[in-house]
Amino acid sequence: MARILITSAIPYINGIKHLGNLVGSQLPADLFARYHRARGDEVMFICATDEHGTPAELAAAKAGKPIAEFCAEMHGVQADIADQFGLSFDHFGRSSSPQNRALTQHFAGRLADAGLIEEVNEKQVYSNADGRFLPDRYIEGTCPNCGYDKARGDQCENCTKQLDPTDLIDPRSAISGSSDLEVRETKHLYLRQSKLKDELDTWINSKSDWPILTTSIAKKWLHDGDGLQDRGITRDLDWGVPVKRGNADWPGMEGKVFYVWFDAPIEYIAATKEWADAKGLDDEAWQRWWRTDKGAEDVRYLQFMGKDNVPFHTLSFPATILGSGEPWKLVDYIKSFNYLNYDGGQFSTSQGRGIFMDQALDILPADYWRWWLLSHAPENSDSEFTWENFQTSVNKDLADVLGNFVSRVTKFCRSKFGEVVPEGGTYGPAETALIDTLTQGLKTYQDCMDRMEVRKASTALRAIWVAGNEYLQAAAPWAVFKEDPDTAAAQIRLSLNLIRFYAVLSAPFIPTASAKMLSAINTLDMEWPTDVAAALEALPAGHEFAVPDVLFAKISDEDRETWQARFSGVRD
RNA sequence: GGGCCUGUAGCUCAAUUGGUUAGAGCAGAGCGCUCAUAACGCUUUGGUUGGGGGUUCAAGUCCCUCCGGGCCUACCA
Repeated sequence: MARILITSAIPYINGIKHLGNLVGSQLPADLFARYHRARGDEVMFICATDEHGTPAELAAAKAGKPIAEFCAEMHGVQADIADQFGLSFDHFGRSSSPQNRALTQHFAGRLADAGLIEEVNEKQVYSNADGRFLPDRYIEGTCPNCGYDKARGDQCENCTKQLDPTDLIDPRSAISGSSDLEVRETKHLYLRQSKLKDELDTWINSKSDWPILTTSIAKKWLHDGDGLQDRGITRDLDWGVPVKRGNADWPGMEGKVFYVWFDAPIEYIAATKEWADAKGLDDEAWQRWWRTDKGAEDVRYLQFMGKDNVPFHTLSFPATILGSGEPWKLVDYIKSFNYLNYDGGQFSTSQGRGIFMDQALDILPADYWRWWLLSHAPENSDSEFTWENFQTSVNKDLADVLGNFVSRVTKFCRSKFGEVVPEGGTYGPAETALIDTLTQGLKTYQDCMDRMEVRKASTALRAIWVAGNEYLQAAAPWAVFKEDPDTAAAQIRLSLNLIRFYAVLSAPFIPTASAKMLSAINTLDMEWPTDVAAALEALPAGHEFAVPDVLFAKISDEDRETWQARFSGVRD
């Protein structure tokens, strides 16, 4: 039994996530967590909310709430929606947890002891009206290059020129609009990633099986220009992990917090401790997942994230771990995703464009979304959501191919034999051929999943569903029944067993529908098949079942048009 | 500007890493079936693989060049 540690990039706290966020991290992570559990592996699936940083403070201010209260509420909202989407986290933590505070401070202390922290005096723009330092992109002004009057302090969106905030003409706060800005000196800690460059380079180069998207981004950062740059890991903010060197105060750093990107990945570890603490377990329980000196040597660690997260997971976080000099578990495989676009443009949290997780669930059950998103996951390039494509895929794949199969088998059985697995008859060449087809199909499906090819896995799964319809059409029990009811009984007995087989294999993609199928055929047997012939005898003659309701209702043209119109604008 | 990804049937994507006649799903056409959510099955139309050049016995795949789309570029996260 393998041990699999899975982390999803942790969603930011400032609002409900859209489907693009979901498909890039939490949903594929859940797919593999469910798959590995089904295969009998021991799985630890960790996610959390990412709660620190300037946008969180601003979102709380906008909501008129204290930041701690805002985060607690939003964490609850996100946890609830994740649950409704069937995201099967073993723990959904918070980066603001005491566990993460302690661990982040611990890592900083270790890095400082190793000579990997540098104190740097630098100049930052301070807004008197806002009472805070402003990150570069929160400063607006006129671009000195092209004259665009809404250029940001990091870059002009109009002419794409990279800028320094002090380059801007008539600079003002993007938060309040105030031009009462001044440049102040402030001291910050830098992580000396450059000293670990060669070690990171060797490590990345050893990962020849990672997605190109992952390694190419890492290599770019490692080798671009002067190579990997040192990175500031503290900020002048109120809300965050206070800067400490282990348990000790850090002279000169009073009132400052660690940068959100320093503490966020550490939360993967801290959230596992949160899990152990919540269950009343001791440190050994979480350390066996994370400490290679305490049992994590045989753990396979998989990370899931959108491409914007890749530099932090391939370089900064590994630098933190390697630099600590302690035997923490490094990631074994990073599955990264491109972006999902919405109907000709980008999903946008800040602009409220696209479909958000709560809205999606208002319209349709989670499985509809899970299936479409996973079968169209942006693995090789950015992909696009359109309502027409969504309607077609869901109606054909889920309603017609899978749902209708369950329906035709159970209803035919009820009308001819009653709601019970019929007895009699024997299997012939058609049944043997089907078992061969399914055996091959199962192997293909597992191979895709083991290689973490999400789209191909969905195609392979669909092919397995199709095989059932092909068999039924060829066997034609409705015709056979008239002359040879025993043979028809054997055909339907096999077909009813196929429903269980499909439920088991499909559960990672569509867990709710899978549970309904199992419930209808009245079994708790979810054992992953190793021998297809044996798996298709799990339900014996005489086993009672109940014809289920329609598994997947079709999306009508009217529905589609209504939703298309409803989601054409921006979220209020 | 630099880097990376991408361009294959009307649409969404494959192609065992250079190897037979480029394949699936959807959409279209025809036939079959009547158990089923007007569902299912079979057959079939559809391609100068973005353009051009090169390497090779052999190129969708490698090289050069041009064109289109996208992403990243280190203080948003």
